[in-house]
Amino acid sequence: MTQPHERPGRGKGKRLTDLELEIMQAIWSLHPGPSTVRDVVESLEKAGHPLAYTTVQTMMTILKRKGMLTSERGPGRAHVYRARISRSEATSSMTEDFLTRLFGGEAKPLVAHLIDQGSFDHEQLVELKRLIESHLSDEEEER
Amino acid sequence: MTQPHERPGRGKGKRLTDLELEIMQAIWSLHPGPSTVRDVVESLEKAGHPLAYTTVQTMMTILKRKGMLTSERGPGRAHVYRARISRSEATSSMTEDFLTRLFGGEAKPLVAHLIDQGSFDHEQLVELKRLIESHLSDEEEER
DNA sequence: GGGTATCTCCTAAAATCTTCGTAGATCCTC
DNA sequence: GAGGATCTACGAAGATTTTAGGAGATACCC
Repeated sequence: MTQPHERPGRGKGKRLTDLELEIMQAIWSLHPGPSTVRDVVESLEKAGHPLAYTTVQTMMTILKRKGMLTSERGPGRAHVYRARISRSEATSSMTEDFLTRLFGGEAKPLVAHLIDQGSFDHEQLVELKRLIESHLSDEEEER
Repeated sequence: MTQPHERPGRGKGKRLTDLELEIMQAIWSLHPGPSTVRDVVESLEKAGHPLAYTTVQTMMTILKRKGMLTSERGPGRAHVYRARISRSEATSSMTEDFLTRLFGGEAKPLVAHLIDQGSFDHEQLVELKRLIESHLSDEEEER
């Protein structure tokens, strides 16, 4: 009895593969508006990761199938694609997935780990502290 | 001309797949000392993810090939395996990989994102702030 | 010591990921 | 409107991931 293969924690379109993510990032950066396959090909080329046109197209088809992109006919020949999920939504989703995998879903142990590992220099620690303080005082105001 | 296929950013044993990570986590938790395949099978079963003995064995062989585990003959029949990389080393490595993929390799934008997204409640923010302050004063002392 | 349980080794297979080529449609240019 | 360039659709191939079965070796129990 082999299950139809759905990895646990893989739900709802979380987790983009490396290439999927690179392509989404190209699209998110190709502000504003829709991107063609050609746009993405050129963007990836500039980013130092050249790929065949058809490779990119295949990936964008897959991303569309996965609900990450929509496509319509463009003015000319080529289809134009739009991200259906914002960069920040995707980031949240992938961050949550990462937290689940490594830190029991909790954000604090991650930050504690980062601080412990010296991922922040002095200045960054100070900035971070300021960031937190400003959020705390925002909370204050909302009451 | 197809390259031998090595994903960029995939270098030096970074990144464990889901199952590899689950098995490593079982081994790290199976403190102290070495673990047999059987140990891991049972641990996974208790963790609600039962797998055939041979499946686990295959994965452990792969993990050994990848340099994550070592094995020796145990006292009885079964080989015993040891993690060659500590949980915290692996966590660092995977965190770094994650940061590279999503946040340009910088830890601060990640934390900023988490704070923005409301991943911390009030109390956690306060604790975090305290954590940072305590690290800042540690720095102080070291001068 | 013979039987049974267990373990290792090898093999396999389905799903996914990354890569791209070919075939055929379509648009733009002269 | 013919020719070339470009685009989409389809499919395939190699690598990886996840899953497990079978063959044969080996240890343990009585």
